[in-house]
Amino acid sequence: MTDAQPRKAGDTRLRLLDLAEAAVLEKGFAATSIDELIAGAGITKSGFFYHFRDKGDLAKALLERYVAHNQAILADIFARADELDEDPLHGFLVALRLFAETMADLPGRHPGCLSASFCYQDRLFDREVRELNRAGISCWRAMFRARLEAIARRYPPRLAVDLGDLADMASTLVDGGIVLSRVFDDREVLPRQILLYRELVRTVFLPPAAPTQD
Amino acid sequence: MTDAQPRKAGDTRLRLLDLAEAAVLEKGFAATSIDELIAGAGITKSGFFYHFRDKGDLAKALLERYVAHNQAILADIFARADELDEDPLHGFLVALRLFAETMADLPGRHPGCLSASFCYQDRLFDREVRELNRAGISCWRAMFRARLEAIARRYPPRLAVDLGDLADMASTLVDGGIVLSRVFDDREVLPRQILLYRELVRTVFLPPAAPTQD
DNA sequence: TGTACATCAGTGAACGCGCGTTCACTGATGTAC
DNA sequence: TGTACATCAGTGAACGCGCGTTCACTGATGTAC
Repeated sequence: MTDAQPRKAGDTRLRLLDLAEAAVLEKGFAATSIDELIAGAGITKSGFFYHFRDKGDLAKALLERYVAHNQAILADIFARADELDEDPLHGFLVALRLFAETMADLPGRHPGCLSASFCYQDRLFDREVRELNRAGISCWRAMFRARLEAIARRYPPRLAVDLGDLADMASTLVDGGIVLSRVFDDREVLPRQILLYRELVRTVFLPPAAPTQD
Repeated sequence: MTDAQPRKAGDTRLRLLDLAEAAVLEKGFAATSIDELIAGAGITKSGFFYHFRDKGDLAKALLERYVAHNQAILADIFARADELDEDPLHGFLVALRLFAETMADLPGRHPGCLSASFCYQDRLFDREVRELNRAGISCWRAMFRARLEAIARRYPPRLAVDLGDLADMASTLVDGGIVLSRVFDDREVLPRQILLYRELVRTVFLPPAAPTQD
């Protein structure tokens, strides 16, 4: 078959998670069968149940990994931006540009956001999974909010906007932008929305830009 | 049972659609069984297949109704706003306020957006349904864009933002705002995002507000 | 260095239930003449 | 006004397939002594 290279330990479980994530984002969790995952991973059904207690356990593992990964991505972007510019506002603006570029560089259509997918199927999952999803988005919200508050301490806001709402707007634009990117099959939509958000943030904290573009 | 009142013609089909829409938004399309719908509607399985050719036909009917309904809601809000203020910018700002109020007045948690739900399960549907979803969101985009362009003709934009992106942002905020509203079980999130969008639109077209609030 | 045991990463066969779909049929209402 | 036929809105029974799950078992690798 496809396996010229030897299997490494932990490899199969990872492969199952990768296959499941892609399938869930295309068809939803209920329509993703264990059979198709094991076919893709090249093991038998019992092998699947060695790795996961039941299908709900797969859901939990999927979301745990996704949330952790997303947090790492955002933290990494903020860290890289902080290196480039230590001023909180300009660092944030750099981060948003990096973020937009990251989103623009995805191959093909956007894979989707597992949190949004789970949100629209949450009656399938137990309280633990729903709590995990909430906590994951809360974390994003908190990271943006902390940045915005640090900015506001140095640059008094010129518009009367609530910083919590402005922080939520980042998550909101990402989740909504992914939906539009997918529905229109146009990967430009999401990065453009992020850059528009960047424009909004700039306007909130900075006087109207000088005529020089960027 | 629950039926003291007599059945009207077309009643059963409507009931099936209502039950299906609610179930799909809670669990996804694949996990919504025909059995649960007919149990709710009080008919037998064959009765279901009298109304719908197959399950895919239900999906199409569901989305057709949803898209038409959503278009009507938006058109109605714009029409009401136009009555209150014929200036394009102020009419638009009034419309956004009306929209935020409509979203704030929903009972319980937000029911969800069928377009977003379908977008995350689109491999379950045929091309026709996916096209319909695309067309539905395109329509929203076009309605917002037309308004923004009418505004720009009278109020030259003070910020260099693309009006297409600004139009998309409305759809984006709604879809993303619904996700956050649902995940946090906080119906405030979506209306607050809409009002923040309103603030952004105002800033794009109007000089900084006088100190008087609103 | 050899042996005993434990753990890891699975196999293979069977399970029963729920699912979407089909088919022949029906009783009430509407329409043509 | 009566009769024949058509349409509407379903019923009831059966179908087979795919699904998630269980259970006893296995061969390879790791660890204790």
